[in-house]
Amino acid sequence: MIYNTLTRRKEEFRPLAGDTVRMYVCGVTVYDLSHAGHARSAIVFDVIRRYLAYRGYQVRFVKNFTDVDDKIIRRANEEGVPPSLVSERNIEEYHADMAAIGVAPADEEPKATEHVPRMIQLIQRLVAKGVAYAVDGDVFFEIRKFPGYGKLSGKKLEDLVAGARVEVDERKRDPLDFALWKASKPGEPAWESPWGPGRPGWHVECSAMSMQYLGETFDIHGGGEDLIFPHHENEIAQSEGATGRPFARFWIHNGLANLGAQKMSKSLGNTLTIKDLARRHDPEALRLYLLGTHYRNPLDFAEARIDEAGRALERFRALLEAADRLASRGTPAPGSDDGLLGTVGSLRERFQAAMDDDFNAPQAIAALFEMASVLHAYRDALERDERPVGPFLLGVNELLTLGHVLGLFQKPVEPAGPPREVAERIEALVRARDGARARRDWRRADALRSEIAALGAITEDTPHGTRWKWTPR
RNA sequence: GGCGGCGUAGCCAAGUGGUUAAGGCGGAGGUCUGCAAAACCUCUAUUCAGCGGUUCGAAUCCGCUCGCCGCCUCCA
Repeated sequence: MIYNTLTRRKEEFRPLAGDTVRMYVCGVTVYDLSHAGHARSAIVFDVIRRYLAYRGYQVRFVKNFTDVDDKIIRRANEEGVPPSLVSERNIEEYHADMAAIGVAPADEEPKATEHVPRMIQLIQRLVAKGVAYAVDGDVFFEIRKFPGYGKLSGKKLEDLVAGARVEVDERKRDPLDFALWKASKPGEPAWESPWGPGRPGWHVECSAMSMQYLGETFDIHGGGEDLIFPHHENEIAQSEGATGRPFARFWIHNGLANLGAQKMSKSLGNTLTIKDLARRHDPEALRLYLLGTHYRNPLDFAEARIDEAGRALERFRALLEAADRLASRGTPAPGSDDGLLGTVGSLRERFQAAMDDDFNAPQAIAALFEMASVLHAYRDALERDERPVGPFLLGVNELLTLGHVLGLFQKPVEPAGPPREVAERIEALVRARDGARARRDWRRADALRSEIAALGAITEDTPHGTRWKWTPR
């Protein structure tokens, strides 16, 4: 079941063609660095894509870059560089940001500037059908000619006109008509067209590129809920106006991350860029935090919550590390698992049921936490040699698999360690402390523990020896 | 003004007509430990902004009130 903005209901999801899911998500306009809200959207659709793949679908995923628009041009003028430099730089930054937060690249990441001929074709089709008109080198879409206008956003034309605060271009036949093609002013990027030199309007790029890569009708179109109107509404009008066929079947919109609680920064906009977040926090903690709120709900972004999520992550990581260590100690061996795998199996079903119900990641994560609990309990018994190791390894593997579906546990379990010399010193101190402990010289042992702590590590004594963890301040 | 959403424990956050209201963080107690750490166990909302109503039964449906937010303009 997926909530479809178009129908305002959860609907059973079936792809149009067999096992292939074709999905398009509106990417970013690359005039600046991406921020927390972009991260949320990217992670939400990354998880949707991963889950569909986990469910056995072949997902064809397209995410665009808007690399020509007013803001890019303005930024370029401010910096005194060509617009392409601004957009290329920010596309690189975007790729780096996505890699940093574990978002996999889309199968196709088309740029608007590389698809202008397609857009011109689409506009020509609309003009030929009589639903678009050219004035002085601009081309507008005539919304009154598209009966379904407003069906996605639930807006009535009369209300829109009444409340319109847009400055009205009197060349438009209706104030709501929107630009498909803009005649370019001197110094702006321009492409030749039947209407003279110009550049595409914002909305038309997504229609042209989505249909080029996915066909005239495809399964899922996504984006932030701020895009519902007018962007997505206009995409529907253009696409269906041209093809006469349904455009996207399911519309998925993520709730916005507002920084309301976070007072807007001193000078310019708030500085919660992905770059800053990735530098200050564990990216997986960020992901766990963001997925802890259902994707359609608004999220009040708070950095302290990311650190909380980081503490919760430790419980998973301890398990993965334990499995790594224990893997060498035995293979799946017969013996009672005390119901472990049965419990793990039913938790996996809960995970799936949650994700099947409109990608309820918070509930899916709850199942994962419970899975971690039973695995840890089993591990406790195992460390006392009361249980075979096989079931534990299988259970952790299940946890790992489901975590991957949410894009968690992507990094190697090896956490960043201290520099070699420090590690060697710590090792030496740990050995010395073990010696002291063997002599039951507690005072000496505690003194050594303090020294180890001063170097930035915490000791953990177990039945199988002392371990230490690097916990840099 | 129009359209839409939200208000659940100290904090974050699921649940949207019917067994004990998920889960996380924090907190309290316990087990383990030389002491710790980590982990595990138990506890931490007789109650879901407030007031009415519908119903055998409501956090979940309806109405009103209070508070907060989004979109209607570029925006993930």
